[in-house]
Amino acid sequence: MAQTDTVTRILDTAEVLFAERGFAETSLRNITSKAKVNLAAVNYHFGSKKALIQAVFARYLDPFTERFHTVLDELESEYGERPIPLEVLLECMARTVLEVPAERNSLKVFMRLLGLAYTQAQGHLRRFIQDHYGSVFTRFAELVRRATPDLPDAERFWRLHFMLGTVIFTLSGLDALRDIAEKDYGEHVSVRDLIRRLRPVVVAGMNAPLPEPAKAAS
Amino acid sequence: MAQTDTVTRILDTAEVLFAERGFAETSLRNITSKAKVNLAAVNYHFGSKKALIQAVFARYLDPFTERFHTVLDELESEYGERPIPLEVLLECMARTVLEVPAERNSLKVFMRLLGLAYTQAQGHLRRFIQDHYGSVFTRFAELVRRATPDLPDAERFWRLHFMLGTVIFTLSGLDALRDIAEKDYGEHVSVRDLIRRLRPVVVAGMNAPLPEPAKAAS
DNA sequence: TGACGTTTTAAACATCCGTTTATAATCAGA
DNA sequence: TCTGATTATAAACGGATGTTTAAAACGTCA
Repeated sequence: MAQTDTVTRILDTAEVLFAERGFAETSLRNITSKAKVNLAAVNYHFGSKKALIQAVFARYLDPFTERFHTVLDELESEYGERPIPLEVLLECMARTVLEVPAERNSLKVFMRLLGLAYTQAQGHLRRFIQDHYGSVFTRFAELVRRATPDLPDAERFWRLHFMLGTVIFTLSGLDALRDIAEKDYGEHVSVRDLIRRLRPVVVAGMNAPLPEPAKAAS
Repeated sequence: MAQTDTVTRILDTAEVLFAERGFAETSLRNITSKAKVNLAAVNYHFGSKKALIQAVFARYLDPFTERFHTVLDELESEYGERPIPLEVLLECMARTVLEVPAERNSLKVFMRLLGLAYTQAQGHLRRFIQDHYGSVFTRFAELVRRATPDLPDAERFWRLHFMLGTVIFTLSGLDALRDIAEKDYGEHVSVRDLIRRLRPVVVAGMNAPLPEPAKAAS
């Protein structure tokens, strides 16, 4: 099965290089030479560089969304009509994020890719992710809405993205930060450590008091 | 003074294009044609594309750090030996961030650039920023340390970066998010609105309860 | 005016990019 | 073993990139 071998070798190499340098800064020749594969193989198997980028994401996001939907199903049948507490929802998401890429020790890569999807231009990527995986985010957001009934809709929208920023930014820039932390505090930090540290901060942020109204307070 | 004119026209155009598309995705020909300047002018005035990128950052960060140092001086002389409250420190930083690029209506650009500095590869940029502007961050971190004496050093280190992630991620991806928010909640959101919303979340995150210890809790 | 340092300009440079082509190798089914 | 489709490979394509060169234009001061 030389075909599958070539395809996965391309994907394995591409995801690492993309995560390290970004999409535009990683050439097909970088990928194919490191993967020991012919240059034309990418266009043969994937069609284009854009399609390769999307395939790299799909390999993470397909199992993630499937698993996340399953776990949410279980939670919903367990709680019935009662709202699922915010802590449970966050815990459940964290667990899923941890489990999916675990087999390849690539959580760091996964997070970095998510960060790139947000920050790199690549309009096609945003559209691809929105179209293929928007529904699972919508479902999660709706459950968060029920868990935080006192939060105005707009406020919750923004806080969800604040928290997304906290997590993605931290985990995607992890390598650089870890070096500093290790040097300054002599403490080795695993991704699981970081998630343990993140949880109370995220929960406190979501439950923070509402900001003072825009124009009031003379 | 045609020289100054050319230099600033290059910088003005470059910062907008960099913020929109990133560094690698913006070619010198993009910049020079939009700025109505000869292609070779960039290499003549700045030496290289890397140097141009650094010059774009220096134009924001030089006045920012100068002003921030001044404001911190004032705060320290006002509080003497007493620690400056966290809210005051954050408020002071937010005000400085808002004031510096205000004259050019370019806060959005500034934030987006900061986000790029973190997420794009560009090792030279990280080194440049670290070398030239690391000291002001160190000073701020020390003041935060005195404001949160109960926080373990490592915990505070990570929380500072969590908060940095929240702010930079949100403000740098602001355009996309603002479109969604406007469509879904019919609410126009200014950068000042967002900072108003950010403050309670950031404060609550910094003051969140400590995470449970790593291996305890049978 | 004339000479000189600075700035602008057009053109070329070498290099890299993503993609395509045409040919060779490989493999399964008859 | 021959056939036909699938996969691998080397080479080339057209175009874009950052940078350099050498000549022109400009401004300034004697």
